[in-house]
Amino acid sequence: MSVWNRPERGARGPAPERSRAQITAAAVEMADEGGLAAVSMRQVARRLGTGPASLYRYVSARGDLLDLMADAVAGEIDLGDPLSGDPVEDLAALAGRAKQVHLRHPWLLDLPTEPTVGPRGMDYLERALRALEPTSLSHSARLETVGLLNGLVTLFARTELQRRNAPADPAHARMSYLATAATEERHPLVAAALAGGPGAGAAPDTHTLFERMVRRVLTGLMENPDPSPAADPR
Amino acid sequence: MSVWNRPERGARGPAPERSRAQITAAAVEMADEGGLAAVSMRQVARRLGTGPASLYRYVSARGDLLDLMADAVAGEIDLGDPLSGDPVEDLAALAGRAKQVHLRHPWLLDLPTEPTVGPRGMDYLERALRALEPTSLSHSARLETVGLLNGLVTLFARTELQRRNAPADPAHARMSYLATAATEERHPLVAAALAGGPGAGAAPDTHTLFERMVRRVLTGLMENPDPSPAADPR
DNA sequence: CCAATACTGCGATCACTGTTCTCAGTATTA
DNA sequence: TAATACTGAGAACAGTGATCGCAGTATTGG
Repeated sequence: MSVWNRPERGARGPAPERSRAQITAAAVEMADEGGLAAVSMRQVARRLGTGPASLYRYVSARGDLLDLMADAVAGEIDLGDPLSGDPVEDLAALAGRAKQVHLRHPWLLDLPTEPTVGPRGMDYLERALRALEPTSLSHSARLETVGLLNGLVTLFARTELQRRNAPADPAHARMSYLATAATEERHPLVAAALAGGPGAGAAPDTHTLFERMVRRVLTGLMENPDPSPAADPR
Repeated sequence: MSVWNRPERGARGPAPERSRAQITAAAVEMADEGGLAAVSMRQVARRLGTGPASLYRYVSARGDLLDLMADAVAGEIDLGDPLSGDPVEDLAALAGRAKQVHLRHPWLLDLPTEPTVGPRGMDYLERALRALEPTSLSHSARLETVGLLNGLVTLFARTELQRRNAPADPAHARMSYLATAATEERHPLVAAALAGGPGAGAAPDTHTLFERMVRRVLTGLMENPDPSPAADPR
């Protein structure tokens, strides 16, 4: 049972002093400022001027709050403009906007588990499925397609973010300095790639790459609707 | 400064009773059994018959331990067989084996941050770059390619795992029962997809889909080495 | 109209987390 | 042999998510 099933409040008793939306907004603000780690029950409560225990009147666990946050920012994706009718183009545009949201709220990538789909997420999903209507894909294949699309969104959002956060250093500073130096014989290609790396060859615009890959993957999924289902003996 | 720079032990003083490898092995076991959450300093220490504080002689923080774990299982990827010379085929095969490791150690997907590349990870990277040698890609483009490939691995590993963990229910049980029921008018396509969902249309083998998508993405990256860099006026 | 009911806010508290301090004990080096 | 640099680990700290129980309050059924 997710947050979305539980009623926001009962009918009897005093009116709650706060609302889920209010708490969620505060939590999103805090996450935008200090990352997901800044969203602890205590800190959220403090910002709202109350105690940690009170939050559990609105939310049954921290995970619920994270679900609320994810759905809240999913609502930032613009679903207003009309569809063109070309599934690939429409989905690519949708994915682009979804990626923007991820760039605006980097903590989305740090969520411990894929968030449960809430009302805003349903709107998004409905839109994606509507874009896929002209295709001949099966129902399950359409869901998988959206899943894959979302995966690409998070993938590229992640690389764009870590490139942004490390504008100077080689984007691959993760490999320890010493390790590279110590193993140049065992790993000549890694050494070469790091040496000639980020300076040489203007880094291809990730967003362009994103659009290209999304279109390529989507067309790939359309052409070949299903691997012959009867071909699998076991 | 990552774990890989810090020396495992100093020259003086008594011999350590344990080793990084030993601790790492224990941690991997525990993660395989109980997920990443089961890998707390206290629990790892308990399994090793010591106190939490002692572990900090081998590791400067929990993150170090996670890095060690990731690199340890990266060592499970078989890099022994010869390359064919076809970059797409060689990388596809490599990605397939990497995905197997992710299926064997699902906690890899839960790592809070992309692990720093250790010695085993370097071997893997070197192999991937060697497979890319026949191409005309720039150094940076090659690194991006490997990154994208790894992204696809985690992406498909994730979907395969959550399909495995929910064999019966609609794989999309995340959307709350009530929410779907309550909004069938606002979301007709979602309702339809969930209704006709998992039963109808034999679910396409995810691994086959994986191999197809990997090849497609890779060939896409080869053909079009770089978007004309001078074409961007700003 | 009034008691029963079902709710809200929240202080106190529990179990647990990662991490550091400190200090006794031990092997290596000068 | 003395100085040095290390190891193991108990105790403790700050912070975490979550629960319990109680005082207070609005709604409801009779």
